[in-house]
Amino acid sequence: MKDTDDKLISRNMKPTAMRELVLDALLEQNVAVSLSDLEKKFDRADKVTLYRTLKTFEENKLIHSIDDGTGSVKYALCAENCQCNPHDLHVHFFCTKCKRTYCLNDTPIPSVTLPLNFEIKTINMVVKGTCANCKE
Amino acid sequence: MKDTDDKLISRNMKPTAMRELVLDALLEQNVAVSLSDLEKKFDRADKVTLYRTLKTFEENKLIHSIDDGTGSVKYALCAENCQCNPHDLHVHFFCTKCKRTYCLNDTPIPSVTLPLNFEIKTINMVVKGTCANCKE
DNA sequence: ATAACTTTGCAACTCGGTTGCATAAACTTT
DNA sequence: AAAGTTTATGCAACCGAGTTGCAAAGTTAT
Ligand SMILES: [Mn+2]
Ligand SMILES: [Mn+2]
Ligand SMILES: [Zn+2]
Ligand SMILES: [Zn+2]
Repeated sequence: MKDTDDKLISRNMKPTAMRELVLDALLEQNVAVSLSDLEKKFDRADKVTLYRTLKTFEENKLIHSIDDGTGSVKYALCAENCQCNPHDLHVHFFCTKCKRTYCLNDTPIPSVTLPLNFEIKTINMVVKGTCANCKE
Repeated sequence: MKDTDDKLISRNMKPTAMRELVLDALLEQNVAVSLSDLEKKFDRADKVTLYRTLKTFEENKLIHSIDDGTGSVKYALCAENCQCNPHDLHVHFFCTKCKRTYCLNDTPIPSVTLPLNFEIKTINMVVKGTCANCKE
């Protein structure tokens, strides 16, 4: 029984072939991936199946989605025991050179004081610039 | 000579009828508006013209665009002497009840420490929750 | 083996944004 | 004022990301 199977089962998903492939792809990346990235990687797989795989992963908190402002949503693995609560939130970084989107897992989102009677539920914070790989 | 004309001229745009209408619409709002908001408001106007009007406004730094994660870009007036530099950046707030997007002009984006060799160029920070109007 | 449920594949569609191109309007030059 | 040049507008058509419906294939339970 594969390692990925355990991960899927522990998050209450059946370990189908497609799901293993996608999870493997996510595991071997250190950056977030989009649906179209996956389409390119698995050119035999159907877009909708990949789409629904990602949705299923997200619903079951195996991955979280990132809106980095590029127009295509990115996905990245959640930490082992992540429940996608506010305190699990972290900053994301989009490199304008290599177009890669990083989870800055060790960079929690700084707190912000809002105007009176505004109540915060969640925050999306995306820093843009150049990543370490692209430095000069 | 209208007030809006001055604004347009001072930002190097010719004060056409269309531009005056759109600028008026932006001035009378205290929340950010999307292209489709404008389409609804001016149902006789062409979508592309509105689109290009917003683009022109943005290029000339009369307005700035906001990606609030809803899938449709919002626009709001810049402050009088705004040059859209990093220090002009502020937090935006999206109310999940009324779906309105606010400029929190008095809430600068808090600074964030990045991993080694990551260089920041700009930041997008969108807080989601309920606004003062929607408070219980 | 049959029935019930889940996953996958294909087609088709929505929606926001964008481009090309022709017309109309506004300035410039003679 | 007429002709030429630039700029703005309107319409059609397109694009990519995301999404839905539905039928076929695969799985699990009875
Ligand atoms: Mn992340
Ligand atoms: Mn703003
Ligand atoms: Zn990079
Ligand atoms: Zn509200």
